Amino acid sequence: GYSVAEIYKALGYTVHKVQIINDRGIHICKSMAAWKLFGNGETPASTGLKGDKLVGKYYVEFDKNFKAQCKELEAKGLSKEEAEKQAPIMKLAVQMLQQWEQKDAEILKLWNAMNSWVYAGFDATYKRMGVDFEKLYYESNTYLLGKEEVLRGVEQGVFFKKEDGSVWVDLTADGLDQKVLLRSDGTSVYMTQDIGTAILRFRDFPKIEGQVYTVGNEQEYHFKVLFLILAKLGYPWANKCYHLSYGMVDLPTGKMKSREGTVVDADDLMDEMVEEAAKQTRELGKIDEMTEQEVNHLAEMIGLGALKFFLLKVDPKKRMMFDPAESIQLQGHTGPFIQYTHARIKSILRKAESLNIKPEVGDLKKVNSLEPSEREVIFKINQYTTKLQEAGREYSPAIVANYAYDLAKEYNQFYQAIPIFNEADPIKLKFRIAFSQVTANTIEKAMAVLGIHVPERM
RNA sequence: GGUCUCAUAGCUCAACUGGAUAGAGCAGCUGCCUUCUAAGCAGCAGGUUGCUGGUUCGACUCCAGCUGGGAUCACCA
Repeated sequence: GYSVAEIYKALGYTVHKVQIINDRGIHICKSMAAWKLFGNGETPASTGLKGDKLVGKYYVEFDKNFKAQCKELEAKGLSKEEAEKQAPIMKLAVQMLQQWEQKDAEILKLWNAMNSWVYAGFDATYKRMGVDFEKLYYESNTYLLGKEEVLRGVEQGVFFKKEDGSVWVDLTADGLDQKVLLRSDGTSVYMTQDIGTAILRFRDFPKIEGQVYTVGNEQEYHFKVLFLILAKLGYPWANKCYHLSYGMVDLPTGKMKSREGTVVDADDLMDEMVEEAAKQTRELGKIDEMTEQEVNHLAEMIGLGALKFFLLKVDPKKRMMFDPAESIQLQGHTGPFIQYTHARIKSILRKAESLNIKPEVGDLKKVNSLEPSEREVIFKINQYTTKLQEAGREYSPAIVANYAYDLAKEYNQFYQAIPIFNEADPIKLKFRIAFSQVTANTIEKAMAVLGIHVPERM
Protein backbone atom coordinates (compact mmCIF):
# COMPACT_ATOMS: atom_id res chain seq x y z
CA GLY A 1 0.00 0.00 0.00
CA TYR A 2 2.79 2.28 0.92
CA SER A 3 4.60 1.59 -2.34
CA VAL A 4 1.42 2.14 -4.32
CA ALA A 5 1.32 5.63 -2.82
CA GLU A 6 4.88 6.15 -4.00
CA ILE A 7 3.95 4.97 -7.50
CA TYR A 8 1.22 7.58 -7.73
CA LYS A 9 3.54 10.25 -6.40
CA ALA A 10 6.07 9.33 -9.07
CA LEU A 11 3.29 9.65 -11.63
CA GLY A 12 2.70 13.19 -10.44
CA TYR A 13 -0.36 12.78 -8.25
CA THR A 14 -0.76 14.30 -4.84
CA VAL A 15 -1.04 11.50 -2.34
CA HIS A 16 -1.80 11.53 1.34
CA LYS A 17 -0.60 8.52 3.26
CA VAL A 18 -2.71 7.86 6.29
CA GLN A 19 -3.32 4.98 8.60
CA ILE A 20 -6.13 3.82 10.83
CA ILE A 21 -5.20 2.55 14.21
CA ASN A 22 -7.47 0.06 15.85
CA ASP A 23 -7.07 1.21 19.39
CA ARG A 24 -10.58 0.37 20.45
CA GLY A 25 -12.31 -2.84 21.15
CA ILE A 26 -11.90 -6.15 22.82
CA HIS A 27 -8.45 -7.05 21.51
CA ILE A 28 -6.72 -4.28 23.47
CA CYS A 29 -8.74 -5.27 26.50
CA LYS A 30 -7.47 -8.83 26.20
CA SER A 31 -3.90 -7.65 26.50
CA MET A 32 -4.92 -5.37 29.33
CA ALA A 33 -6.60 -8.20 31.19
CA ALA A 34 -3.63 -10.53 30.87
CA TRP A 35 -1.24 -7.78 31.86
CA LYS A 36 -3.29 -6.94 34.92
CA LEU A 37 -3.35 -10.58 36.00
CA PHE A 38 0.22 -11.63 35.20
CA GLY A 39 2.07 -8.45 34.33
CA ASN A 40 3.52 -7.59 37.74
CA GLY A 41 3.63 -4.01 36.58
CA GLU A 42 6.00 -4.70 33.70
CA THR A 43 6.71 -1.82 31.35
CA PRO A 44 8.85 -1.50 28.23
CA ALA A 45 11.35 0.40 30.34
CA SER A 46 11.50 -2.25 33.08
CA THR A 47 11.83 -5.18 30.68
CA GLY A 48 13.78 -3.55 27.87
CA LEU A 49 11.19 -4.93 25.47
CA LYS A 50 9.75 -2.90 22.63
CA GLY A 51 6.30 -1.67 23.58
CA ASP A 52 4.45 -3.51 20.85
CA LYS A 53 6.28 -6.71 21.77
CA LEU A 54 5.36 -6.41 25.40
CA VAL A 55 1.69 -5.88 24.63
CA GLY A 56 1.83 -8.68 22.07
CA LYS A 57 3.27 -10.96 24.70
CA TYR A 58 0.21 -10.43 26.88
CA TYR A 59 -2.09 -10.94 23.94
CA VAL A 60 -0.58 -14.39 23.53
CA GLU A 61 -0.71 -14.86 27.29
CA PHE A 62 -4.41 -14.05 27.26
CA ASP A 63 -5.13 -16.60 24.58
CA LYS A 64 -3.19 -19.29 26.39
CA ASN A 65 -5.05 -18.78 29.63
CA PHE A 66 -8.36 -18.35 27.90
CA LYS A 67 -7.99 -21.69 26.15
CA ALA A 68 -6.93 -23.44 29.34
CA GLN A 69 -9.90 -22.03 31.22
CA CYS A 70 -12.30 -23.03 28.46
CA LYS A 71 -10.99 -26.55 28.52
CA GLU A 72 -11.45 -26.71 32.26
CA LEU A 73 -15.02 -25.46 32.04
CA GLU A 74 -15.85 -27.80 29.20
CA ALA A 75 -14.58 -30.68 31.31
CA LYS A 76 -17.17 -29.64 33.88
CA GLY A 77 -19.83 -30.14 31.26
CA LEU A 78 -20.32 -26.66 29.81
CA SER A 79 -20.84 -26.25 26.09
CA LYS A 80 -18.08 -24.64 24.08
CA GLU A 81 -19.96 -21.36 23.66
CA GLU A 82 -20.90 -21.29 27.31
CA ALA A 83 -17.33 -21.98 28.41
CA GLU A 84 -16.01 -19.18 26.21
CA LYS A 85 -18.41 -16.78 27.83
CA GLN A 86 -17.76 -17.97 31.35
CA ALA A 87 -13.97 -18.06 31.24
CA PRO A 88 -12.89 -15.66 34.01
CA ILE A 89 -10.19 -13.98 31.93
CA MET A 90 -12.65 -13.29 29.11
CA LYS A 91 -15.13 -11.91 31.58
CA LEU A 92 -12.45 -9.57 32.81
CA ALA A 93 -11.66 -8.39 29.28
CA VAL A 94 -15.31 -7.79 28.48
CA GLN A 95 -15.76 -5.93 31.75
CA MET A 96 -12.80 -3.74 30.88
CA LEU A 97 -14.28 -2.94 27.49
CA GLN A 98 -17.49 -1.81 29.13
CA GLN A 99 -15.58 0.26 31.64
CA TRP A 100 -13.60 1.79 28.79
CA GLU A 101 -16.79 2.86 27.02
CA GLN A 102 -18.00 4.33 30.32
CA LYS A 103 -14.73 6.25 30.57
CA ASP A 104 -13.65 4.62 33.81
CA ALA A 105 -10.61 6.57 34.96
CA GLU A 106 -8.44 3.66 36.00
CA ILE A 107 -9.17 1.67 32.86
CA LEU A 108 -8.56 4.67 30.66
CA LYS A 109 -5.21 5.16 32.33
CA LEU A 110 -4.14 1.60 31.67
CA TRP A 111 -5.54 1.79 28.13
CA ASN A 112 -3.57 4.97 27.47
CA ALA A 113 -0.39 3.47 28.83
CA MET A 114 -0.59 0.24 26.83
CA ASN A 115 -1.57 2.04 23.65
CA SER A 116 1.32 4.43 23.92
CA TRP A 117 3.66 1.46 24.30
CA VAL A 118 2.32 -0.08 21.14
CA TYR A 119 2.60 3.13 19.13
CA ALA A 120 6.12 3.80 20.34
CA GLY A 121 7.07 0.30 19.20
CA PHE A 122 5.41 0.70 15.82
CA ASP A 123 7.04 4.08 15.37
CA ALA A 124 10.49 2.61 15.83
CA THR A 125 9.80 -0.14 13.30
CA TYR A 126 8.25 2.21 10.75
CA LYS A 127 11.13 4.61 11.10
CA ARG A 128 13.66 1.91 10.36
CA MET A 129 11.68 0.77 7.33
CA GLY A 130 11.48 4.35 6.12
CA VAL A 131 7.70 4.37 6.32
CA ASP A 132 5.89 7.46 7.49
CA PHE A 133 2.30 8.57 7.57
CA GLU A 134 0.98 12.05 7.10
CA LYS A 135 -1.86 11.48 9.51
CA LEU A 136 -3.02 8.76 11.82
CA TYR A 137 -6.65 8.06 12.50
CA TYR A 138 -7.62 6.51 15.78
CA GLU A 139 -10.63 4.33 15.85
CA SER A 140 -11.28 5.56 19.36
CA ASN A 141 -12.02 8.96 17.78
CA THR A 142 -13.64 8.11 14.49
CA TYR A 143 -16.35 5.79 15.75
CA LEU A 144 -18.31 8.73 17.14
CA LEU A 145 -18.76 10.32 13.71
CA GLY A 146 -19.63 6.90 12.35
CA LYS A 147 -22.39 6.59 14.90
CA GLU A 148 -23.83 9.99 13.94
CA GLU A 149 -23.83 9.01 10.30
CA VAL A 150 -25.59 5.75 11.00
CA LEU A 151 -28.30 7.55 12.94
CA ARG A 152 -28.66 10.04 10.12
CA GLY A 153 -29.06 7.08 7.80
CA VAL A 154 -31.90 5.77 9.93
CA GLU A 155 -33.67 9.13 9.70
CA GLN A 156 -33.24 9.16 5.95
CA GLY A 157 -34.59 5.65 5.75
CA VAL A 158 -31.56 4.03 4.19
CA PHE A 159 -30.98 1.98 7.36
CA PHE A 160 -33.54 0.49 9.70
CA LYS A 161 -33.89 -0.20 13.38
CA LYS A 162 -35.02 -3.50 14.83
CA GLU A 163 -37.25 -3.86 17.89
CA ASP A 164 -34.27 -4.49 20.13
CA GLY A 165 -32.77 -1.16 19.10
CA SER A 166 -30.00 -2.48 16.86
CA VAL A 167 -29.47 -0.70 13.54
CA TRP A 168 -29.09 -2.57 10.26
CA VAL A 169 -28.51 -2.01 6.60
CA ASP A 170 -30.27 -4.20 4.08
CA LEU A 171 -28.00 -5.14 1.21
CA THR A 172 -29.97 -8.07 -0.13
CA ALA A 173 -30.72 -6.05 -3.28
CA ASP A 174 -26.96 -5.95 -3.89
CA GLY A 175 -26.63 -9.68 -3.45
CA LEU A 176 -25.33 -9.37 0.10
CA ASP A 177 -26.85 -9.81 3.52
CA GLN A 178 -28.19 -7.57 6.20
CA LYS A 179 -25.41 -6.09 8.29
CA VAL A 180 -25.50 -4.72 11.80
CA LEU A 181 -24.26 -1.14 12.18
CA LEU A 182 -25.06 -0.45 15.82
CA ARG A 183 -25.56 -3.01 18.55
CA SER A 184 -28.82 -3.16 20.48
CA ASP A 185 -27.10 -1.43 23.39
CA GLY A 186 -26.19 1.41 21.06
CA THR A 187 -22.47 0.74 20.92
CA SER A 188 -20.71 0.74 17.61
CA VAL A 189 -19.12 -2.09 15.68
CA TYR A 190 -16.09 -2.23 13.38
CA MET A 191 -18.13 -1.03 10.42
CA THR A 192 -19.41 2.03 12.29
CA GLN A 193 -15.90 3.21 12.87
CA ASP A 194 -14.87 2.72 9.25
CA ILE A 195 -17.83 4.79 8.06
CA GLY A 196 -16.67 7.63 10.26
CA THR A 197 -13.05 7.28 9.21
CA ALA A 198 -13.85 7.42 5.51
CA ILE A 199 -15.92 10.56 5.84
CA LEU A 200 -13.36 12.21 8.07
CA ARG A 201 -10.64 11.64 5.51
CA PHE A 202 -12.60 13.33 2.77
CA ARG A 203 -13.21 16.26 5.11
CA ASP A 204 -9.56 16.49 6.07
CA PHE A 205 -8.35 16.30 2.47
CA PRO A 206 -11.11 17.95 0.42
CA LYS A 207 -9.15 17.76 -2.80
CA ILE A 208 -8.77 14.00 -2.99
CA GLU A 209 -10.66 12.15 -5.66
CA GLY A 210 -10.65 8.76 -4.08
CA GLN A 211 -9.16 6.44 -1.55
CA VAL A 212 -7.15 3.26 -1.72
CA TYR A 213 -7.41 0.93 1.24
CA THR A 214 -4.58 -1.52 1.53
CA VAL A 215 -6.01 -4.26 3.66
CA GLY A 216 -5.78 -8.04 3.58
CA ASN A 217 -8.19 -10.00 1.45
CA GLU A 218 -9.96 -11.49 4.43
CA GLN A 219 -11.75 -8.16 4.63
CA GLU A 220 -13.06 -8.09 1.10
CA TYR A 221 -16.61 -8.53 2.25
CA HIS A 222 -16.21 -5.79 4.81
CA PHE A 223 -15.13 -3.24 2.20
CA LYS A 224 -17.75 -4.25 -0.28
CA VAL A 225 -20.30 -3.50 2.40
CA LEU A 226 -18.58 -0.29 3.49
CA PHE A 227 -18.56 1.20 -0.01
CA LEU A 228 -22.19 0.32 -0.53
CA ILE A 229 -23.11 1.96 2.75
CA LEU A 230 -21.21 5.13 1.84
CA ALA A 231 -23.08 5.24 -1.44
CA LYS A 232 -26.40 4.82 0.36
CA LEU A 233 -25.47 7.71 2.64
CA GLY A 234 -25.18 9.77 -0.52
CA TYR A 235 -21.44 10.33 -0.75
CA PRO A 236 -20.53 10.78 -4.41
CA TRP A 237 -16.97 9.58 -3.85
CA ALA A 238 -18.12 6.19 -2.63
CA ASN A 239 -17.39 4.57 -5.96
CA LYS A 240 -13.89 6.10 -5.98
CA CYS A 241 -12.91 4.01 -3.01
CA TYR A 242 -10.86 0.98 -3.82
CA HIS A 243 -9.89 -1.93 -1.66
CA LEU A 244 -6.41 -3.06 -2.60
CA SER A 245 -6.86 -6.51 -1.29
CA TYR A 246 -3.55 -8.19 -0.75
CA GLY A 247 -3.11 -11.89 -0.33
CA MET A 248 -2.10 -13.40 2.93
CA VAL A 249 1.46 -14.40 3.58
CA ASP A 250 2.05 -18.08 4.24
CA LEU A 251 5.00 -19.47 6.08
CA PRO A 252 6.54 -22.84 5.25
CA THR A 253 5.58 -23.79 8.80
CA GLY A 254 1.96 -22.81 8.31
CA LYS A 255 -0.23 -19.80 8.79
CA MET A 256 0.67 -16.74 10.77
CA LYS A 257 -1.52 -16.22 13.80
CA SER A 258 -0.99 -13.26 16.05
CA ARG A 259 -2.98 -14.86 18.84
CA GLU A 260 -0.66 -17.81 18.95
CA GLY A 261 2.40 -15.73 18.40
CA THR A 262 3.36 -17.67 15.24
CA VAL A 263 4.24 -14.57 13.29
CA VAL A 264 7.45 -13.56 11.66
CA ASP A 265 8.60 -10.56 13.56
CA ALA A 266 9.49 -7.58 11.37
CA ASP A 267 12.19 -6.32 13.73
CA ASP A 268 13.87 -9.72 14.02
CA LEU A 269 13.68 -10.19 10.30
CA MET A 270 15.32 -6.85 9.61
CA ASP A 271 18.06 -7.64 12.08
CA GLU A 272 18.73 -11.01 10.46
CA MET A 273 18.83 -9.56 6.97
CA VAL A 274 21.16 -6.75 7.91
CA GLU A 275 23.41 -9.15 9.76
CA GLU A 276 23.57 -11.44 6.75
CA ALA A 277 24.33 -8.50 4.48
CA ALA A 278 27.14 -7.40 6.77
CA LYS A 279 28.54 -10.93 6.86
CA GLN A 280 28.58 -11.30 3.09
CA THR A 281 29.99 -7.84 2.59
CA ARG A 282 32.89 -8.76 4.85
CA GLU A 283 33.41 -12.17 3.24
CA LEU A 284 33.59 -10.60 -0.19
CA GLY A 285 36.21 -8.22 1.13
CA LYS A 286 34.47 -5.11 -0.07
CA ILE A 287 35.03 -3.02 2.98
CA ASP A 288 38.69 -2.26 2.45
CA GLU A 289 38.40 1.46 2.54
CA MET A 290 35.25 1.75 4.56
CA THR A 291 34.85 2.90 8.09
CA GLU A 292 32.88 0.78 10.53
CA GLN A 293 30.05 3.26 10.23
CA GLU A 294 30.01 3.03 6.45
CA VAL A 295 29.90 -0.76 6.61
CA ASN A 296 26.93 -0.66 8.96
CA HIS A 297 25.15 1.83 6.77
CA LEU A 298 25.75 -0.33 3.70
CA ALA A 299 24.62 -3.50 5.45
CA GLU A 300 21.43 -1.76 6.54
CA MET A 301 20.81 -0.63 2.97
CA ILE A 302 21.42 -4.07 1.51
CA GLY A 303 19.60 -6.02 4.21
CA LEU A 304 16.48 -3.90 4.06
CA GLY A 305 16.71 -3.74 0.28
CA ALA A 306 16.73 -7.52 0.12
CA LEU A 307 13.76 -7.81 2.45
CA LYS A 308 11.63 -5.15 0.79
CA PHE A 309 12.36 -6.41 -2.69
CA PHE A 310 11.54 -9.95 -1.66
CA LEU A 311 8.13 -8.87 -0.45
CA LEU A 312 7.39 -6.46 -3.27
CA LYS A 313 8.42 -8.56 -6.24
CA VAL A 314 5.26 -10.62 -6.17
CA ASP A 315 1.79 -9.50 -7.15
CA PRO A 316 0.20 -8.18 -3.96
CA LYS A 317 -3.21 -9.54 -4.85
CA LYS A 318 -2.01 -13.10 -4.74
CA ARG A 319 -1.31 -15.19 -1.76
CA MET A 320 2.41 -15.49 -1.22
CA MET A 321 4.73 -17.93 0.41
CA PHE A 322 7.28 -16.33 2.65
CA ASP A 323 10.27 -18.52 3.30
CA PRO A 324 12.63 -16.63 5.63
CA ALA A 325 15.53 -18.81 4.49
CA GLU A 326 14.90 -17.79 0.90
CA SER A 327 14.30 -14.15 1.66
CA ILE A 328 17.79 -13.87 3.06
CA GLN A 329 19.21 -14.63 -0.37
CA LEU A 330 21.36 -11.82 -1.78
CA GLN A 331 21.99 -13.30 -5.23
CA GLY A 332 19.71 -13.75 -8.20
CA HIS A 333 16.27 -12.18 -8.42
CA THR A 334 16.87 -9.93 -5.43
CA GLY A 335 17.21 -6.33 -4.33
CA PRO A 336 20.98 -6.57 -3.79
CA PHE A 337 21.39 -7.81 -7.37
CA ILE A 338 19.96 -4.50 -8.54
CA GLN A 339 21.85 -2.49 -5.96
CA TYR A 340 25.03 -4.17 -7.11
CA THR A 341 24.37 -3.24 -10.72
CA HIS A 342 23.88 0.34 -9.65
CA ALA A 343 27.13 0.34 -7.68
CA ARG A 344 29.06 -1.01 -10.66
CA ILE A 345 27.70 1.67 -12.95
CA LYS A 346 28.66 4.30 -10.42
CA SER A 347 32.14 2.87 -10.47
CA ILE A 348 32.26 3.32 -14.24
CA LEU A 349 31.02 6.88 -13.95
CA ARG A 350 33.70 7.68 -11.39
CA LYS A 351 36.35 6.30 -13.68
CA ALA A 352 34.99 8.25 -16.64
CA GLU A 353 35.07 11.40 -14.60
CA SER A 354 38.63 10.82 -13.49
CA LEU A 355 39.59 10.29 -17.14
CA ASN A 356 37.69 13.44 -17.97
CA ILE A 357 35.34 11.64 -20.38
CA LYS A 358 31.97 13.37 -20.63
CA PRO A 359 28.81 11.37 -21.23
CA GLU A 360 27.28 12.36 -24.55
CA VAL A 361 24.32 10.91 -26.38
CA GLY A 362 25.60 12.23 -29.71
CA ASP A 363 24.11 11.36 -33.05
CA LEU A 364 20.96 9.30 -32.63
CA LYS A 365 21.33 7.82 -36.11
CA LYS A 366 24.02 5.69 -34.55
CA VAL A 367 21.22 3.61 -33.06
CA ASN A 368 21.44 1.37 -36.08
CA SER A 369 25.00 0.50 -35.33
CA LEU A 370 24.25 -0.41 -31.74
CA GLU A 371 25.28 -3.75 -30.36
CA PRO A 372 22.35 -6.02 -29.45
CA SER A 373 23.03 -5.73 -25.74
CA GLU A 374 23.08 -1.94 -25.99
CA ARG A 375 19.79 -1.91 -27.81
CA GLU A 376 18.22 -4.11 -25.14
CA VAL A 377 19.28 -1.78 -22.35
CA ILE A 378 18.04 1.31 -24.14
CA PHE A 379 14.76 -0.38 -24.96
CA LYS A 380 14.35 -1.20 -21.29
CA ILE A 381 15.18 2.30 -20.13
CA ASN A 382 12.47 3.67 -22.37
CA GLN A 383 9.89 1.42 -20.76
CA TYR A 384 10.15 3.11 -17.39
CA THR A 385 7.19 5.45 -17.69
CA THR A 386 4.97 2.84 -19.28
CA LYS A 387 5.75 0.40 -16.51
CA LEU A 388 5.13 2.98 -13.84
CA GLN A 389 1.73 3.77 -15.34
CA GLU A 390 0.91 0.10 -15.55
CA ALA A 391 1.93 -0.34 -11.92
CA GLY A 392 -0.39 2.50 -10.96
CA ARG A 393 -3.25 1.07 -12.94
CA GLU A 394 -2.77 -2.34 -11.38
CA TYR A 395 -1.87 -1.08 -7.92
CA SER A 396 1.13 -3.33 -8.17
CA PRO A 397 4.61 -2.40 -6.95
CA ALA A 398 5.66 -5.80 -8.28
CA ILE A 399 5.60 -4.36 -11.78
CA VAL A 400 8.11 -1.70 -10.75
CA ALA A 401 10.22 -4.23 -8.87
CA ASN A 402 10.41 -6.62 -11.80
CA TYR A 403 11.09 -3.76 -14.16
CA ALA A 404 14.08 -2.70 -12.09
CA TYR A 405 15.29 -6.27 -12.08
CA ASP A 406 14.91 -6.63 -15.85
CA LEU A 407 16.76 -3.40 -16.44
CA ALA A 408 19.62 -4.45 -14.18
CA LYS A 409 19.70 -7.85 -15.85
CA GLU A 410 19.95 -6.29 -19.32
CA TYR A 411 22.63 -3.92 -18.20
CA ASN A 412 24.69 -6.71 -16.68
CA GLN A 413 24.64 -8.53 -19.99
CA PHE A 414 25.90 -5.43 -21.73
CA TYR A 415 28.47 -4.89 -18.99
CA GLN A 416 29.82 -8.37 -19.46
CA ALA A 417 29.74 -8.32 -23.25
CA ILE A 418 31.34 -4.93 -23.81
CA PRO A 419 34.15 -3.53 -21.67
CA ILE A 420 33.39 0.18 -22.00
CA PHE A 421 36.84 1.61 -21.66
CA ASN A 422 38.30 -0.68 -24.31
CA GLU A 423 36.36 1.27 -26.89
CA ALA A 424 38.59 3.29 -29.21
CA ASP A 425 35.84 5.30 -30.87
CA PRO A 426 35.24 8.32 -28.58
CA ILE A 427 31.69 8.79 -29.84
CA LYS A 428 30.73 5.26 -28.88
CA LEU A 429 32.59 5.53 -25.61
CA LYS A 430 30.76 8.71 -24.59
CA PHE A 431 27.46 7.29 -25.69
CA ARG A 432 27.93 4.18 -23.57
CA ILE A 433 28.82 6.22 -20.55
CA ALA A 434 25.75 8.36 -21.17
CA PHE A 435 23.29 5.51 -21.24
CA SER A 436 25.02 3.85 -18.33
CA GLN A 437 24.33 6.99 -16.37
CA VAL A 438 20.70 6.98 -17.43
CA THR A 439 20.47 3.32 -16.41
CA ALA A 440 21.80 4.11 -12.95
CA ASN A 441 19.38 7.00 -12.57
CA THR A 442 16.45 4.89 -13.70
CA ILE A 443 17.37 2.09 -11.31
CA GLU A 444 17.61 4.61 -8.51
CA LYS A 445 14.20 6.09 -9.33
CA ALA A 446 12.48 2.73 -9.61
CA MET A 447 13.98 1.47 -6.39
CA ALA A 448 13.09 4.69 -4.59
CA VAL A 449 9.46 4.02 -5.45
CA LEU A 450 9.85 0.74 -3.59
CA GLY A 451 11.50 2.46 -0.67
CA ILE A 452 14.86 0.86 -1.44
CA HIS A 453 18.07 2.85 -1.47
CA VAL A 454 20.95 2.09 -3.81
CA PRO A 455 24.64 2.37 -2.86
CA GLU A 456 27.53 4.10 -4.61
CA ARG A 457 29.71 1.05 -4.02
CA MET A 458 29.19 -2.37 -2.52
C1' G B 1 -24.01 -24.86 1.71
C1' G B 2 -23.86 -19.43 -0.82
C1' U B 3 -20.33 -15.83 -2.65
C1' C B 4 -15.31 -14.61 -3.95
C1' U B 5 -10.44 -16.22 -5.14
C1' C B 6 -6.17 -19.13 -6.57
C1' A B 7 -3.75 -23.53 -9.39
C1' U B 8 2.34 -22.23 -14.67
C1' A B 9 9.59 -26.14 -14.19
C1' G B 10 11.42 -29.99 -7.96
C1' C B 11 10.64 -24.86 -5.07
C1' U B 12 9.38 -19.29 -5.24
C1' C B 13 7.45 -16.25 -8.96
C1' A B 14 6.82 -13.71 -14.40
C1' A B 15 4.26 -13.63 -19.01
C1' C B 16 2.93 -6.34 -22.38
C1' U B 17 -4.41 -7.96 -20.62
C1' G B 18 -6.25 -12.97 -26.78
C1' G B 19 -0.66 -13.29 -30.39
C1' A B 20 5.17 -15.81 -32.76
C1' U B 21 9.69 -20.98 -29.65
C1' A B 22 5.56 -19.86 -21.94
C1' G B 23 10.34 -16.63 -19.18
C1' A B 24 13.46 -15.48 -14.45
C1' G B 25 15.56 -16.83 -9.75
C1' C B 26 16.65 -20.80 -6.27
C1' A B 27 18.22 -25.90 -6.08
C1' G B 28 21.52 -29.50 -9.74
C1' C B 29 25.43 -29.83 -13.59
C1' U B 30 29.50 -27.08 -17.10
C1' G B 31 32.45 -23.07 -18.23
C1' C B 32 34.39 -17.58 -17.44
C1' C B 33 38.22 -13.19 -12.65
C1' U B 34 46.37 -10.18 -15.70
C1' U B 35 40.46 -6.07 -18.83
C1' C B 36 35.07 -0.89 -15.75
C1' U B 37 33.41 -4.77 -8.73
C1' A B 38 32.38 -12.76 -10.10
C1' A B 39 26.49 -10.03 -4.94
C1' G B 40 28.20 -10.95 -12.03
C1' C B 41 28.08 -13.41 -17.13
C1' A B 42 27.55 -17.66 -20.64
C1' G B 43 25.65 -22.61 -21.14
C1' C B 44 23.10 -27.67 -19.94
C1' A B 45 18.94 -29.89 -17.81
C1' G B 46 14.01 -29.08 -16.12
C1' G B 47 6.71 -27.68 -18.92
C1' U B 48 0.70 -31.70 -22.11
C1' U B 49 0.26 -24.02 -17.94
C1' G B 50 -4.59 -28.95 -12.18
C1' C B 51 -8.40 -32.06 -15.32
C1' U B 52 -12.39 -32.21 -19.33
C1' G B 53 -14.86 -29.74 -22.90
C1' G B 54 -16.17 -25.05 -25.59
C1' U B 55 -15.39 -20.05 -28.22
C1' U B 56 -11.41 -18.33 -31.74
C1' C B 57 -7.28 -17.99 -37.50
C1' G B 58 -4.82 -18.26 -32.62
C1' A B 59 -5.99 -19.69 -25.40
C1' C B 60 -1.62 -19.72 -19.49
C1' U B 61 -5.09 -15.67 -20.67
C1' C B 62 -12.18 -15.79 -22.32
C1' C B 63 -16.71 -19.40 -21.11
C1' A B 64 -18.81 -24.01 -18.73
C1' G B 65 -18.11 -28.20 -15.72
C1' C B 66 -14.95 -31.02 -12.50
C1' U B 67 -10.73 -31.69 -8.76
C1' G B 68 -7.86 -29.47 -5.08
C1' G B 69 -6.12 -25.16 -1.86
C1' G B 70 -7.54 -20.37 0.50
C1' A B 71 -10.88 -16.38 2.11
C1' U B 72 -15.57 -14.86 3.69
C1' C B 73 -20.82 -15.16 5.02
C1' A B 74 -20.61 -12.51 13.80
C1' C B 75 -24.66 -7.49 18.01
C1' C B 76 -15.25 -9.88 16.62
C1' A B 77 -11.95 -6.39 14.84
